[in-house]
Amino acid sequence: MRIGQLAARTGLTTKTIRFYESAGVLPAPARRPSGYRDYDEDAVDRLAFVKAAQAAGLSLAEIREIITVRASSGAPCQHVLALLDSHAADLDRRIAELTALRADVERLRSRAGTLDPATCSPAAVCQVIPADVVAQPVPTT
Amino acid sequence: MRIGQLAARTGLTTKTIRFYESAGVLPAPARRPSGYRDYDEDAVDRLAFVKAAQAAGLSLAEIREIITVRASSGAPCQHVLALLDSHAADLDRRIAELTALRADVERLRSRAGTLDPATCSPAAVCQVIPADVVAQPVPTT
DNA sequence: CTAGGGCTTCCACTGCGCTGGAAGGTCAAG
DNA sequence: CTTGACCTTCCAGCGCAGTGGAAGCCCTAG
Repeated sequence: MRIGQLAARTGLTTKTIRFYESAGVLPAPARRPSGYRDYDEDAVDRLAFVKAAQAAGLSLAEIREIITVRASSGAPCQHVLALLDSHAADLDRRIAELTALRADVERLRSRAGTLDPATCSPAAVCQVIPADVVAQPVPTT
Repeated sequence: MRIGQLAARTGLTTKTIRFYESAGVLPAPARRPSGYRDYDEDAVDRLAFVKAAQAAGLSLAEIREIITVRASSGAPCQHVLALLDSHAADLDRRIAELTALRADVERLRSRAGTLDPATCSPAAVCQVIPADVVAQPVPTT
């Protein structure tokens, strides 16, 4: 099938599918004489795997690595399990960070009612946010 | 004081301080005849505010907006409170998403032990990650 | 024959908060 | 006078997962 139909069947855009090919998570398909990409059914399965792995929080780089392991040394189960463990640990850390941040924000919120706007110095901008907020900046990852 | 000393006193780099100026969260300071930036004590307070606001999860754009409100219409308390509320709601959403994702990963992990590697098809890459993973991809924001 | 929809490539851009480096000016100590 | 630390500007790039657009080819229907 051509890329448009693959896109329709997977819910991705043609742009994204070409991007996945360049990112190494989808093998380059056969080409028709016209130069059009010509996909087989495996491509649908592969894209389903990519979506599922993304939903499990894996990056395209990690997904590519899994695929490489699979291609070179058979079942990547151990590798995948290690990745999942590492991601679970990441998630625990991030959840803890965000929860702490949530508590700090709540603390600021509830403290705000006790403040007198007149005591707010210009250089400090706003005393609702004091200089001793506890939580560290949240890493985006 | 010059930018290097301000950096030393705030724990930021000179690069970051110049970047903050260009981002509109730190006013352009006076200049010496040499062209060197010459900061006063207020700059220390301002940078402390920026750090605290960042620690509270605010973006530089939001911090700049708070500063603008402060400069134009006095105390930005209401604005800041609204921002904090909105961020608290964001945090609740993100924590819920990550918690759901964490549960999904755990589910995959524990299910993995029951699988037979021999039933793993090449196109699907790895059956540890099946196509019906529930959670949606986590938005980075 | 022409219009259109689909396909190709390539390059640039998004958001965010910096960080690195190049090329050059300034200033105090030795 | 020279060295070296410090400062200036500007331009580029990171990571991530795409998205947008331009220029041009392929194919089919009317």
